[in-house]
Formats: sequence, C-alpha cells, structure tokens
Amino acid sequence: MSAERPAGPALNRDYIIRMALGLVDRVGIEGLSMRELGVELGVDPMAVYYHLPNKAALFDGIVEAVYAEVDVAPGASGDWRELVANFMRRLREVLRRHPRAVPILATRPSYTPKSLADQALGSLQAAGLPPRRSLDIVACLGAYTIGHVLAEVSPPAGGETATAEEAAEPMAPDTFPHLARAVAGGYRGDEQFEAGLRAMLAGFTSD
Amino acid sequence: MSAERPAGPALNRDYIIRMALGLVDRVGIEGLSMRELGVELGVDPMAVYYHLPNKAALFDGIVEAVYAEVDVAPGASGDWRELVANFMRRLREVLRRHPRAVPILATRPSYTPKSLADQALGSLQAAGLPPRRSLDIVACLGAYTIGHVLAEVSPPAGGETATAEEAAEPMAPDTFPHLARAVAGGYRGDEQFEAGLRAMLAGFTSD
DNA sequence: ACCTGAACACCGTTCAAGT
DNA sequence: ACCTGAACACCGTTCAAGT
Repeated sequence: MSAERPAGPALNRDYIIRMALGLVDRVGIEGLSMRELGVELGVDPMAVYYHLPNKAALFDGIVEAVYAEVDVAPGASGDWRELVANFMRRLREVLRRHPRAVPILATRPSYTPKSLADQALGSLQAAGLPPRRSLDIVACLGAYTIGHVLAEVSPPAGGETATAEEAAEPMAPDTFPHLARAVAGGYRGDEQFEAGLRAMLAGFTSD
Repeated sequence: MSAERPAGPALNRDYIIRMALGLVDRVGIEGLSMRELGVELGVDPMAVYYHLPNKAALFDGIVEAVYAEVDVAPGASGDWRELVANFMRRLREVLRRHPRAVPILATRPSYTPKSLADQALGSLQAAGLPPRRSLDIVACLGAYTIGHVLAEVSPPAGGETATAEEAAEPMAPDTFPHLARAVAGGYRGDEQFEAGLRAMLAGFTSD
C-alpha cells in the first residue's frame, strides 16, 4: 500500500501503478489522467509511457493491484462452505477499501481474478465437488459479491448534482412506497450481504 | 428502439437518447462522444446541449432507456418465487441486448431501477413477506443478476490486445488447472445463471 | 425556440531529442 | 536506459451569434 520511491531510476511499473491506484482512491477514475499522474509522480507525464504502453495497461495494473490484496488463507481447511463464504467476505472487504476503483474492476476483466477463482475452485474440487458444479458455485457467488459491492459503492441516485439534503433524506415515500417502507430501518449492508451469501450457499448445498 | 426523426424541431431529448444508445450498442462507450453523436444526428455537435445539460445527463438517459425495456408483466400473479425469478430473467435478457451499455448501468445509479425494485418489492409484500426481508431478496437477487451479466458481457481477459487465437483457445491448463477442467465442457451462461438464481431463491425460502 | 461555430481548457499518444 | 517536451488529433463545455 505504501508507495516508496524506488532507489535507482525514478520510476518503475509497480511504483507507477501503486501511485495511480492511490490517485483513483483519492479523486476517482475521472481524476486519473496520464498528465495528472505525471504531476503526482513528480515527473514529465510522458515518462510513464516508457514503463507502460498505454492507459489501458495502467487500468489493468490497478485491477491486478487490488485483487492482489485478496490473500486467501493458503492452507485454510474446514467445511468447503465456510471456505467459500470466507473467500467472498474477504473479497468484499478488499473491494470496499477501494470504492472508487470498483467500477474498473467490475468492468475490465483481468487474469488475476481468474487466478483467485482457480484457487477457490481447487478447494471445492478437493472437497469432492464435481468440476462443473464447483464452477457454478464460485462464479455465481463471485457475481453476487461483485454486484453487491457495486451497488454499495455507487453514488446515490440523482448524481453529484443532488443536494446534500436530498441525499440525507430517507426516501420519498410517495414515489417508491414499498422501497421507502423496506428501507425505513436504515441500510444494513453487512447483514444484507450475509443474508444473500448464506441463502445462495444453502441453496447450492441442498440440491 | 426505432428512432424516427421528430416532426417539428430536428431534435428532442428522447430522440437524442435513443440515438446515443444505438451508438453505444454499435461502437461501445468509448465511441460515444458528443461530437460523434452530433454527426450521427446530422446536426452541429453543440445542438445537443440545448436539450441535455451535459454528457452525464446523456448517460443517465441511456440507463433509463435500457431499464424502460424491462416491462415487468403488470398483473402477473402466482407464487412470489416465480414472480421474482421471472423478473430477474427478464432483467438479464434486456441487459444482454445491450452488452456494451451494461458497464454504464452497473456503474451509474439511476431512479429507474429503484422504480423497478419498488414494483418487485410490492409483489413480495403483497405475498405477505415482511418489508425488510423483501428488500434483502430483491436487492441480493438484483446484485447477483447484474454481477452475472457483467461477467458475461466483459471482453475476454487479455483485453483487445489478445490475439484471436488466444481468445479461441479453451484455457491454458497449466496456469489455471482447476478452472481449465471446470470450463472444459464449454461456457453455459443460461444454465449457470439459472442455477445461481434457483439456489439463492431456495436459500431465501427455506429459512 | 432552436441550432451554429468559434474558442478554451483539457485529454491520450507519438516521436524526436536530450542525458 | 530512462526521461523530456513539442506536436497532433482528439475531447467536453461555454458562449456569443445566427435564424
């Protein structure tokens, strides 16, 4: 996470990517430009192009960097249900540490999540589940987890233009009556995520 | 879907948005610029600003337009489980008709999905489910559906730079052994989506 | 009311040049 | 090997002007 300037040459790929992720965390995706990144690095903006071919590669690097924070406990043992559930909880935690980067991850496919999926798949197949069924479970729970985080980190409807008042207000009961009633108790992201996670897992278990 | 030129003035908000969605469908989000849209409309690019305040509003309009295609059967009756499942299937269908627009929908919150959620919530509460539980079910199944579609419409890992050969190849078995085995039977998006949908629904039912 | 077109402050990327 | 800086072809948006 900390980004120390390398010893020899001023720049390298990893350092650039960590700084870029930091920039996204602070100012959002819109704020990340090659030129602004140059300022951040204290270097001519074009210097980055010596280490990375283009901005797309920079995004790919950011995706990698975030997923790399998901260190699934290596020798974890126990019921496969708990293993998968903990994996998804860990994934959610990491994504929520980089809310403004989540749209990139959700949108730009990368090899790193495949690697994570492969590990998770390994646990399930080791527990005796057939390959195709393991894939369904990992893919569907992964889709749910990312979808849920995406909804959580999205700015409130109405956009940046919405007044702070509107955002603070609970919800107009006349426009969305059922939603208003359901949300009256306040938003409970953690409990809701757990509810869905357990539901899907239970459903996959008892077939 | 069809975009007929309005009779009186050359432009109006709806026509502009329908054309913009068509442009996104054809050339992707990157290809949608205010200037290119102007060309598409056969009009000075700046004319759009008379009808929409900025590009963000254009995106919001696109999100609305896509969600508007989700016409949940109004008087549908039956088991609430089937109602919700059909709603999610319908949502998935519509999103898959606009693959290149999905990243926008997944990323830019809007009021339209809230309206859809409110309808779905109404069915569940009418069926006797408590408000908070209804919300969990709709929110979690919605998150799952969007997450699943997002994974389906994402371009293959390796990006546009990947050669056609790489994309065609099944999967390197040495890098992701478990994934390779699980995916050997080919990708079955529909069955996988159904599996996850039924699993989560079953899990929410038998508590 | 509705559209045009010049202008401004930005972009990403290329490429020759510097050290 | 590594970084600089000018240049090119784009952007979104503002605003005065046209009809």
